[in-house]
Amino acid sequence: MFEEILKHIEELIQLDKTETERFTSILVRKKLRKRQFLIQEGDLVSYEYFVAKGCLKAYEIDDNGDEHIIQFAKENWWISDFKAFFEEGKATLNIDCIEESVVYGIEKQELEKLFLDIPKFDRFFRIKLTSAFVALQNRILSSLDKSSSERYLDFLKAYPNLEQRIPNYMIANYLGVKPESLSRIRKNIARRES
Amino acid sequence: MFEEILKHIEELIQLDKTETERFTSILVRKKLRKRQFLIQEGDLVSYEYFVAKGCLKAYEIDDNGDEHIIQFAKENWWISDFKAFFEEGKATLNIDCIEESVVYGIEKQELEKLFLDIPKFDRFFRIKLTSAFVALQNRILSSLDKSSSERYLDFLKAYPNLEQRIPNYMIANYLGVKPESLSRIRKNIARRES
DNA sequence: CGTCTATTTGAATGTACTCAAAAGCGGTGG
DNA sequence: CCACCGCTTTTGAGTACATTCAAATAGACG
Repeated sequence: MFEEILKHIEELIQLDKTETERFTSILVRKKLRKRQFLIQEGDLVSYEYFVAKGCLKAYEIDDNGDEHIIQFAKENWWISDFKAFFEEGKATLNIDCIEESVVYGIEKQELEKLFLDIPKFDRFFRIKLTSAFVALQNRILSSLDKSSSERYLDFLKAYPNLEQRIPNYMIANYLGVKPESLSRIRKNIARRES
Repeated sequence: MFEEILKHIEELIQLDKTETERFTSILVRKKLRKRQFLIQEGDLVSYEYFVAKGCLKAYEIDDNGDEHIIQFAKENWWISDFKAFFEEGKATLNIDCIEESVVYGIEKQELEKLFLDIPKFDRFFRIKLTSAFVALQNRILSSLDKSSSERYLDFLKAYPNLEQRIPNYMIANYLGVKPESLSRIRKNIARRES
């Protein structure tokens, strides 16, 4: 049942049996079908989610009604509208499923209690948050100094094998280019490789 | 001596006299002149810094030798090469002073001890890290859906009054455009306003 | 098989870029 | 105090790359 998430946690901290049980007791398992919303703009966000199976995307809808994908999440990634989650406010992001997925939700109040009871989790999430922060910094840097075809190649490295599970127009959106442009970028890369 | 940083801390958590003294005892005050490095690529990074006075920039140097500014920090901002700081590794970023500045450094081991002694600080830095994470997400989103002139206006809002203290070519660099382009952007905005 | 969606291709347009040069500004030394 | 120097910003002209719009092709799914 909880193998995936426990394995993920135990890469950073060690848990004994009691702690494991305490932790899994607050997890809420959720099965989602393709295109189903996990979070929709305006929702109160009281959960953050670990992806055990499947693939989701988080995106914003701008004033023109256009979507902008800020994050993909596949197995072993965490996802939520973190701004809303941490500030206990309403979502400005939408999160929905690219594939049928299974996630474990952790409720904010339960998480706070967990931090008090088992401070190791504080450490766990601080490390996770830190590496997420650093990853975002790198993403900004790569948008400053790289061409779109380099950024596409970076994406392939950062999300290995994910390109087979996600339609190109979503990848284009994530990279901030138009599907037509990504198509030409891919054509160029293929030509160079042959 | 420590008014600025204490005021900053006490916006989020309350400290009694003992805690205040415990905290200030680990701070290392540093005066820096204009253009002086706080962190240089390759340095071991064992401090993070609070800016009490002045203004600094953090930047990466790419393979072509070009600089890319990832962050400015003025009074009440925190700055470091956070990747290197948290992983106790070597800096990939450079940080230097745009103006003569005063910063308070906190050493990593001392900070870890502080977390154990006064868990409120854990909370403080978790909140700070979270809002920094959210700010980076917003910055990525704005690079996805906004024109460079909108991003320039966003910058003016995000760093109020800072544009008077930073040369335009650095702002251009931060925004990921050329100084010539920023000049034209500013001309357009001025024309629209008149 | 037909329909709907995704991807590719083409042609014209636009925005930011490069390179080059001129103008503006600030500080220093004569 | 002014002239000069170095650095920053602006302007101009030509170029490169992604975009828009439109249409054709390819794939996925009932």
